[in-house]
Amino acid sequence: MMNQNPTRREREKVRQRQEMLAAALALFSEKGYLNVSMHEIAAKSEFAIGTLYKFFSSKEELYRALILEQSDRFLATLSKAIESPGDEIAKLRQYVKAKGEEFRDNAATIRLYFTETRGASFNIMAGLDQDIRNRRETFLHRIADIFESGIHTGRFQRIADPYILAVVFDNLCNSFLFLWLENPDKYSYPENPDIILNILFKGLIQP
Amino acid sequence: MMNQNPTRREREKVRQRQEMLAAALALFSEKGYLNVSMHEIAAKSEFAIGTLYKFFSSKEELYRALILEQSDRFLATLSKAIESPGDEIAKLRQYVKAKGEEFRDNAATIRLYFTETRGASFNIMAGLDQDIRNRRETFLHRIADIFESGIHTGRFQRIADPYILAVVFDNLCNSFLFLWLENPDKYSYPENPDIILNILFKGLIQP
Amino acid sequence: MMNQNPTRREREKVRQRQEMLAAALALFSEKGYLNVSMHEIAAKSEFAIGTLYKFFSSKEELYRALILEQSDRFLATLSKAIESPGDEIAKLRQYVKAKGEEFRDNAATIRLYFTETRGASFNIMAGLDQDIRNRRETFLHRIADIFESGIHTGRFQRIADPYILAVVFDNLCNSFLFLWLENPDKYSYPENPDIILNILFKGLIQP
Amino acid sequence: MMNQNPTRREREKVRQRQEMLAAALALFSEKGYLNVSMHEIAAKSEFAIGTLYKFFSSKEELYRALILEQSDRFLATLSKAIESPGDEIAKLRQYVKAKGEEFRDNAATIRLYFTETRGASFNIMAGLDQDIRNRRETFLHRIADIFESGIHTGRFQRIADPYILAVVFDNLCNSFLFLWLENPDKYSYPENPDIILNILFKGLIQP
DNA sequence: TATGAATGAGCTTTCATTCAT
DNA sequence: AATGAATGAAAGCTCATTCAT
Repeated sequence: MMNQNPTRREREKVRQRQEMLAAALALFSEKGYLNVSMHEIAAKSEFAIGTLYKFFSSKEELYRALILEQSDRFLATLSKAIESPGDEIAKLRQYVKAKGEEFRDNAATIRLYFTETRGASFNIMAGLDQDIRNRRETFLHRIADIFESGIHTGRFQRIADPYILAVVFDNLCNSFLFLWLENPDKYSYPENPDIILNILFKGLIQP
Repeated sequence: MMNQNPTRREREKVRQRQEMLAAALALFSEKGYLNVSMHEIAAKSEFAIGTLYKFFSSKEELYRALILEQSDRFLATLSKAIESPGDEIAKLRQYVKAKGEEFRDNAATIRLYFTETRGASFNIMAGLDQDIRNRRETFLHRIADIFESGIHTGRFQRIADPYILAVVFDNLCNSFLFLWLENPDKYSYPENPDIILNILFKGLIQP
Repeated sequence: MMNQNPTRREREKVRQRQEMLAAALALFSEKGYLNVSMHEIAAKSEFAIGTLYKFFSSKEELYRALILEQSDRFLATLSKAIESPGDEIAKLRQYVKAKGEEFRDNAATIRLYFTETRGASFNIMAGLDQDIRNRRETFLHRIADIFESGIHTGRFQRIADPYILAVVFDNLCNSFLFLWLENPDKYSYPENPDIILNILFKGLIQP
Repeated sequence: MMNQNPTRREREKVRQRQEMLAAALALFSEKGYLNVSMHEIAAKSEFAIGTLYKFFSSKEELYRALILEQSDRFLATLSKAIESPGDEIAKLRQYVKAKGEEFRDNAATIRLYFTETRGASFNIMAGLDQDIRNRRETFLHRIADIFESGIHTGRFQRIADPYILAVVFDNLCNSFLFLWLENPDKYSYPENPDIILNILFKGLIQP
């Protein structure tokens, strides 16, 4: 009874914070960082502007928090996928599937995330892009490890450096996912990971 | 005499316009659309602000003109590459090479271009992204034709739909080019197109 | 029992009020009225902001109460000094001494007080300056009475109207005290009242 | 003709600047620095807010410029007075007269000036008060030189250190001037400098 | 025709004050 | 009775755009 009271407050705070971030996410992904005003975010999340500033001391901090939290969530989900049991191919298949689901379920977030990883918003905010690129690179090395291991076990050929394979593989996924994002009716990617894996696994030229 | 005068005027106008666009390009790619003011562009190009507005009726129009012209130039260069003589593989090799040279020589432009194609600054400007994506799609179909032709002549296997192969191939190039842009010392892409082609041509898994 | 409880409450209230005023005094004299927030005062005095508003219905009222109480205390101290036994010269000497001690012991308060009497923050708050000037004027008349009396008893010459003498005398003290406040190492005013009195007593020009 | 055009522009600029400063002076002296908004100053001087910012890059800079220019003008006027021909007494008389005229003609400016010299606005603006105090001190030393000289020539007695005499003398003037400022009907100071000089010259106590 | 001084809408942020708990 | 979360008016400042010269 006595320690549930603070907990309720806490939970309430977390909920409010999430509502603010959700409103910010919707607006930023729709209009871009500099075209969104703090007043808009306050209005959309139905808080007073002062309340918004109680949670985030500046617009920049709000954006940073949003990007970092989403990117962590995104990478955590993908990490879990490549830790799934099975051989290297199974892991890659799981990864493709998980990434597809992320794109399908969090398109706005994903757009924002790519804004930051693709030098796109360059220089909007000192350091943020580096932070996120570093996280991405760390993550890419984990995929590289899968290729490394696959090469060791003889499952894969060493057609390129494992890190490069990881980058290529990841961007291969992105190619399909953007195709699908832009034309969801025509491309049904997220349902069939093997379309992607095949391209990587089979050579275009008969050996 | 009477119709050479307007011609000289015309040429002068074109030159001025290009100086303005060049200044804008430098500033936009350095600082991003919203962090650049019309006054800065006027100052950098050494025209009065009023003169700038004589050429471009708004900041948005200036940006649109810049992006569209650069993207046209970029795609024209790549188009020329795939029209080079030779078989399908030679065309692809030329394409990889030309794209690499573009990245090397026009990094700023390229960044700006990808800002627009990668949904990065998405919706900074209504319609612009669609315009550019349409052009890109038209262009991708020309690459798809190469794969189609390669499949017909038996040089390539039909491991996927030709348009998808085109998208994958193009993004594969981008992967390498961004690797190189971010880390020019470590990755020496533009010099050796075959590294990229090999990945597409050889399968990761021994058949 | 029943009327001691409210009394204790009363005393508690007075103590709280004084803590609030003390915190406010420290902050106002350090940073100026408009650079101090009610939250700061609440935090420094360790009360909730709501509690602060229970005691003072607005920031303005809090400031007014502070200034008025401090000015009353200040003038009460000086009044006591000029009521000390002795002739007019002794009274003036006591006054100089008491004022010096006030400056030494309550520099922050004094600064704030002079902010109000010296038109300094003029009109930050309608009416407050008049209130305080009135009190000061009343007090100056009490000093004027000393000069009046001194002239009557033949101790002083009527070199000017007694009220004017009072004003001059008081400002003379202030001159020294500010010299000392700004440069405590060089000027040791509060210790020797006669330096000041001499200037008033001896003419600059040999008669 | 060709070099009058820029001159007219220049003159126009100076006039605008002065109108802005005049509006700011009126508002600052009426309401205090922090109670005046840049919009108010713009409105009162009948310029757009952007135009105001073209002349003064921040509110602080505007205030600083105002105070510094006024204080320079004020001290320059007083300097000229003490450079007038005549013996030390004549110089002091000129000083008293000049200061009285300044108070009469520029009461608002004077109030603002004293805000800064009397620690009143303390800490509103880092450095500004020091700047002005330094100028005042430099100036006081020039008055001290007059007393020094008067003592040397035997006109004055050494009843105190010349710098202290200067401070006392200056504050003596201020006493009268503030009396007059607050009660112009009763006190007719600026017309008769000798009332002030007499107090300093004649001792209160018959020698 | 080219200029750049002038404009003012709109941005981020602060803080006195209220009121449900 | 005491609390402090929530409010929103209002501040300083920027910059796309206009228009008299």
